[in-house]
Amino acid sequence: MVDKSWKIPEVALAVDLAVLTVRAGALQIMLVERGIEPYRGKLALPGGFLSDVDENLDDAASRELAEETGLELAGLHFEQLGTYGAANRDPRRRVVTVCYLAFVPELASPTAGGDARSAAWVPATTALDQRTELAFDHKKIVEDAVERARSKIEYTTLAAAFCAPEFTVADLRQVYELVWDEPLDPRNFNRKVTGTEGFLVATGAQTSRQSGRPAALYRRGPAHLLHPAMLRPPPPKPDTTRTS
Amino acid sequence: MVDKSWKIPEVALAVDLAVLTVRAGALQIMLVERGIEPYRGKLALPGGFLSDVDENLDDAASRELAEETGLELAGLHFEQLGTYGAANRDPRRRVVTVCYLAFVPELASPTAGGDARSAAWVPATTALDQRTELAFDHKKIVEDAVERARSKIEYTTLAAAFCAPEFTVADLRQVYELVWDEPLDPRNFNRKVTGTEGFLVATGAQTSRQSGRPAALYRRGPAHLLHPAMLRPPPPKPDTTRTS
DNA sequence: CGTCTTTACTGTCATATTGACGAGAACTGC
DNA sequence: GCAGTTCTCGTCAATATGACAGTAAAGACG
Repeated sequence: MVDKSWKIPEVALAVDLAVLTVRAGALQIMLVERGIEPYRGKLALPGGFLSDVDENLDDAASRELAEETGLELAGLHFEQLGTYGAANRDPRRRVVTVCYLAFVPELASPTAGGDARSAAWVPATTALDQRTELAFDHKKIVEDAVERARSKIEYTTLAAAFCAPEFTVADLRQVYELVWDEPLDPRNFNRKVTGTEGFLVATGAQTSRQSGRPAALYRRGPAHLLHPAMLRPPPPKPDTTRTS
Repeated sequence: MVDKSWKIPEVALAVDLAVLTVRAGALQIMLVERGIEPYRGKLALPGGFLSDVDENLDDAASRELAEETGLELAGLHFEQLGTYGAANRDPRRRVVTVCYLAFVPELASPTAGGDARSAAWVPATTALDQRTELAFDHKKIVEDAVERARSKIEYTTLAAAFCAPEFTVADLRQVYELVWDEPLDPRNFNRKVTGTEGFLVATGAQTSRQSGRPAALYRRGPAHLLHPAMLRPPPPKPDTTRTS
């Protein structure tokens, strides 16, 4: 099975980050413009190789994101999205990348650094557009990230991770509407989220707006799972559905 | 940022498999007894290093499983479970492992081979028992695999992947009961699965049993997602739930 | 053959959740 | 005050669920 001359093959290990936010009325993803070859000048997910052979994957993810975009992951939600390791995904050599998915609220703008020439929020629709070219297999990764976000907010309270620490029900509803790209009924949405124990904690405060009745402000509650789930409006045809 | 003497660090990349089945009235997982150091003689998930630096991850997973247990993944459901890469998880050196999760029906028994001294189905409860020692961080991986299976059959039709090509509603119900370790009402279960379009396709045939009315036989239908989900009976206390 | 036992299946009813709206409440600007 | 806006509560029918009664179809047994 294993001949005597065989040695454990080694591969270059990278981490990439799909950092999503909701801002300016759209689901957006953090992309950088690559400052080095290959794919120099192309848009790509922030990420890079382990700094040394003993760096933990999570640490590498935080470090790369901070280096290339200035964003800090501390305290924010992030999770593994998947590992992409097709043999030919990097023209230079074999590279396997562990990709992380993060949901962040609309915060400070990014600052480019590291191997990135620039870093910016890009609407997900733009990133996924046929005409947009992304480095490596990053378009596929972005697709997976968006799909994961869409399904994750169905059965978890993570949509609130896109909101500022204090937010209104309308803010939260807008997150759902923009991530799913589906309009939701404000009244039914209100009933659902306020009726789900542990989703929202009322602060007592109210927003002051330029017009319209002030809205109550909420903070994220302790619940992480939504039970029963928030149902995404079914697509026109109840076709045969697909699994991850 | 990157000094001139820096080189891309390389790590040993492994794939492991968490292969689950339902047999003998229990959820079981395929484990091998390690034939080589480290952890020689201990139980572990089947898996191993890439055979060469250009092997695809999925191919490596199929190959390792076939080598160590004789099972063929072709045509069966398998998906990435996650990547485990804590710096100290292997005492020898840095090893990052991409773990796959597979659901297989009760089929041929395994045959040991490769670096495995023996291969066998082990009840999940045994594998997770405090007194059972598994190699590396494999106990954590098994926990994740079982939890993933439990939640996956809630909103997908994957429970049917544990059944033979033709099965009865009672067979399918038993899968749910054993994976969740919760009794389900046969009548309500029947209504749910037969009422979900695309889950089951009646073959017209019937089982012949030693006693009791014969049951209708079904095949897996085209649907992959369950909508609405099959709800797991809530645990005693509707506590604050957790996200992945 | 009948009845008994066993397992499969159909049906009913109260309750909970959802989708679709009506309508009132609370602000700003004029 | 009045119009415009937006938030929030309420109603009602449709659907899904949990609990449980009762019928159907086989083999076993006398």
